[in-house]
Amino acid sequence: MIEHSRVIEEYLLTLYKLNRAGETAKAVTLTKRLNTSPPTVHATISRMQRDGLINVNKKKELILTNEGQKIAEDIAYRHNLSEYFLCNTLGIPWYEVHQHAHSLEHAMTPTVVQKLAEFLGKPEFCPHGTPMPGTTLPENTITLMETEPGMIVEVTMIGESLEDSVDLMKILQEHSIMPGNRHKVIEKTDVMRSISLESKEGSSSLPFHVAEKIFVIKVSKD
Amino acid sequence: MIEHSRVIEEYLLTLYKLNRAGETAKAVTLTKRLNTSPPTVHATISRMQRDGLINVNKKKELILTNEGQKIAEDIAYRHNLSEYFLCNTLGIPWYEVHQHAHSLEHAMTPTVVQKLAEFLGKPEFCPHGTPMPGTTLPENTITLMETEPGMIVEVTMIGESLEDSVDLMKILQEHSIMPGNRHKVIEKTDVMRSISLESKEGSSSLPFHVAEKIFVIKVSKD
DNA sequence: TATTGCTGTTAGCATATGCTAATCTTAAAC
DNA sequence: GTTTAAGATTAGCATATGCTAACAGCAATA
Repeated sequence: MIEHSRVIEEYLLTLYKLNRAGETAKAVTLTKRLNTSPPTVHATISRMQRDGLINVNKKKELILTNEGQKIAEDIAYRHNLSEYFLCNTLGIPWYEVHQHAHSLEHAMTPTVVQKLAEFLGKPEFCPHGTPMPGTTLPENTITLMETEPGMIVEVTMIGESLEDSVDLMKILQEHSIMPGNRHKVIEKTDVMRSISLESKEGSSSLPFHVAEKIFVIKVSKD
Repeated sequence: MIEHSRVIEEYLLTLYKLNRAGETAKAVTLTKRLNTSPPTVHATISRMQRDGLINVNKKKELILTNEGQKIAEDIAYRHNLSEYFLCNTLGIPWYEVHQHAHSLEHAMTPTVVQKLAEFLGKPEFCPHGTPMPGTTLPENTITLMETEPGMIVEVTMIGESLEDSVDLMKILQEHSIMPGNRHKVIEKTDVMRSISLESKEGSSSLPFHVAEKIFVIKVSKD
């Protein structure tokens, strides 16, 4: 597998994450996600096409080639593995491991990846619940937006797009909205555009745009 | 401390290592060490001067500024810490950790460095015996070239310039020429331009150009 | 002293990555 | 169907990093 620059790896990973989140990836999406100008994105995706990493269809959607997909999964794996290590072995706060993993993910040789995975016991989920490539969330996973008041749910995953905001992640941790923890859905108000939860740790209120990125499984109905 | 590119970090670390080895650093040295063309080195050291990382004296020697020195020590620390981790925690072979650390050293945030150092128990030497910045080798350290037949020596450090050759490092490991191990100096022949050693593990013969990069302390005389 | 050769420097070029400003396309809305 | 707005593209520019070829400077040596 040919070496790619940090920039290209960034683009590949972003496309991979958009795919996984079920969003269509277009140039403008990358422009926003990567905080770059349209011409820069244009030039870069041209090079990626040239290098057989993506294809662009008539609708201007960016599609990872098999090669691009393989590389992206590799990067995602290194990212998730790093997060797991930083959180569980080094004890770096849950809410900030994402940013540290962000640089490490581009600097791990295959040997390091393999040995680190063995050392960690081949984890299948990152600390925020994102499954490693090849693993999937439980079948019955839904988002908080799809829950009803009264339901008791267990968090399975914090959507990756939320990870970019350390402040938000910190609040989630403070309210123990973390994989494995249970919460009861109290109410869902369209007026406030938020969902309120209650757990042993207290109550919390999540705006819809966050709630739709929190994945849970229903544990019991009221 | 401003962020610097991987290339600049590479140059800084190389200059730092040359310094520590007591070699004068000139453009041509970097050309060889970094395998780049003279014009490229010229352009890069110009940028480094512009950015206050190095100074160039009348003899065209490259001198790290305080800023440059500080950054270089940082990188060296991250490198050595990585090697220690890869070797002692992940169990990656002693002779190849250098190459893996080479990419990690540029990707560790200050938090990761700090937490990793704590996790590892703040080691003061890398697996090849190189002291972390701020630490020094024992006062009575000499190179194998300075030993005499009959002396029993304990290896303290494998000179960093040897680390670049995985093949050579592997041979050193096979002959247990590693920090902490003892060897008896058998003979030093000018004809063969090599030194022969003997230890519990067997005997070995090292060419002068390698021997002068192996640091030891005298344990007893014959 | 003249020559040789190492070292440094300049010129000229290429690529990846970034930008702003301007323009073109296309799809949505009126 | 025409207008509008979003998105894509082009032109033009900058910087960092790389190269080869050519040349300049200086020190050692014949």
